[in-house]
Amino acid sequence: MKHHIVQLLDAALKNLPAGTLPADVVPVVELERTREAAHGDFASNLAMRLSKAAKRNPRELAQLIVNAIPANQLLGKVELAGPGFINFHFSPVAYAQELNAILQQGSKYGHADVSGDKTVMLEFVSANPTGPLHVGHGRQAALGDALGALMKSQGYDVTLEFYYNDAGVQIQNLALSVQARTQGHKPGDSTWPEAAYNGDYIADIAQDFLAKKTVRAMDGEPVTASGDVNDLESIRKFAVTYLRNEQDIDLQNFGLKFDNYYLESSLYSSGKVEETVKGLVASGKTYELDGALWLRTTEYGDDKDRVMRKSDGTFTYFVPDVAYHVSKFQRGFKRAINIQGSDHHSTVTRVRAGLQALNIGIPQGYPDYVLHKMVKVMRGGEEVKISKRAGSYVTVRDLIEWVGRDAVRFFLVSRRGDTEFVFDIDLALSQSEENPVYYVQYAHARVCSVFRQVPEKGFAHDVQQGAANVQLLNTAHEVALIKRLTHYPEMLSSAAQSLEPHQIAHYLRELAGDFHTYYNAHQFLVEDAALRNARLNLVLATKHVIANGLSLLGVNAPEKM
RNA sequence: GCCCCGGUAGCUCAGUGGAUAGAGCGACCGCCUCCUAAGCGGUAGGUCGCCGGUUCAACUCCGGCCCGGGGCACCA
Repeated sequence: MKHHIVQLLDAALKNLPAGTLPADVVPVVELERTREAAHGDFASNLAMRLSKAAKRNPRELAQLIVNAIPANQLLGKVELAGPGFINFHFSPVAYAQELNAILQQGSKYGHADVSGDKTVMLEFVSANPTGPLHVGHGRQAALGDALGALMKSQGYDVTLEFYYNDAGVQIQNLALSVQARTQGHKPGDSTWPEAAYNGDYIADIAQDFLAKKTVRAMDGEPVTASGDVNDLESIRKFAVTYLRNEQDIDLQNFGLKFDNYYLESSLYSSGKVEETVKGLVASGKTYELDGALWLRTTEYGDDKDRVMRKSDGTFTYFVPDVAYHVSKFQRGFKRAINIQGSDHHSTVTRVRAGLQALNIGIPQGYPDYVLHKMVKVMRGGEEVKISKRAGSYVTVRDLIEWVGRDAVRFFLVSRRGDTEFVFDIDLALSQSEENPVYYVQYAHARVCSVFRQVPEKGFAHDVQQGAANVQLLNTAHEVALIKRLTHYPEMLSSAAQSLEPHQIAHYLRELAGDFHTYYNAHQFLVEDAALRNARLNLVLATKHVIANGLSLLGVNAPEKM
């Protein structure tokens, strides 16, 4: 609909009296949604932008433009207002068309098909298999899953990937921690290794290891513990598999399914790390110093060069990370988006520098990063810092147990990623009757309830799709609701483009508000069949859009509450 | 010291150049004989961190400063 008006404005500019605008002026039409109903549906600032070039005052120019706009059945009033805005009001025909589009397209309404390369790799969570998923991972899970669904709705071909850092020092620490537990040492003992993980889960793993249990992760072979406390390799494999399985369980409870799991260790075993190092050396962007191999990352905006291979012969973390991103590119993903905590911010420059230094056609700025801030969990007015389960942080499992999956997902996705997030357990839980998740879900359930009562009240139980007479939907409440519904496609498009799924949550809150207001102000199941049909069409469209939006967020749309 | 991100109502946050800055929570006052009160209506609450600049127009863009968070390893 927006596109339509832009076309009309373009046409109007061509229709202006000769000489109104200097020939060298190339006007860019800007159109935006209005905040106030009195200002119509869309407003353009065109006249104010062009007034200087046209040497006319903005209102005068606006009037000339208004006069030149071709007649169109989708347009109602077009008027100039304020300092020179041109306000566009849609006609009832336009509203009827859009309402019918919602009813006909159902769960496809608002979906689009972007042009260009549609392949996107979305990587998120990517937790080390050294402990349970914590609340920060939960934020990534909620943001990532919603962003993936959102981008899919706009026509992208999205692959969700989880990268396991299963090689390196932290895994060694995990193995040593479990070993120490199998030998009877406990956190706090003088014999307890300083770098060890302290959570209770380490004791659980140790116990199962000694019991020679078998575990398996979703995508892997079963691993049976040897039970030998001196067999560090068996302990390592068992512990990693055990924790990957725990994470799988958490993700499943979160309702999140990845398309692929990529293991850091495979980058070594497949030779990709060596290959990447060779490529970087061949590029001439490396040098040896103090027994280490360095990459000239300063040539790509870093403030100092970085070590690739330490003097002990092992690689630093970012080398396999570069190799990993090469693999993303080589697997055909022309676009990659990584969702990570802002504490990983320093790796951004390094990874991009490595990819550029390789000079193999990877675009600058690859990959995209969505960095999110930390989550603080509050309960009873105090920060919850300690989880018995994890040792030092609140886990995803804790959160879901406390407030339920829908609330966790909705809350965590409802804020922009780059704000620090305060998760108020009391708000999500004890005041659940008044929190936004239920508010939105309730709107959906209410519509369902209305439709259940159509036959109970003795009315014909059909809504004649496409037969909505929007002329009858003329109260302020109805107009506001229709307008909100027609915003949905633009909102999705904007949210996908800016990688901001929180826009969906905010939109749904507002849509639900419009609906609840309408519900309280007017009866839908009225005797007048035409009016009843019109209203039922409207609330059915509302139900579709709420269900659509919630499904993108991975939140249920209940028929009853 | 350097880099990134925040600072908007008592609290949690929307608002990436437009018209009178919004929502939820909290506070206060009303509304169930009525399609679900998990709801609705209303009141109160603001120096959009501070100072300059750009612009017809700045919470929004630019510069400087203040406060908060994160990062500045031959850790991952």
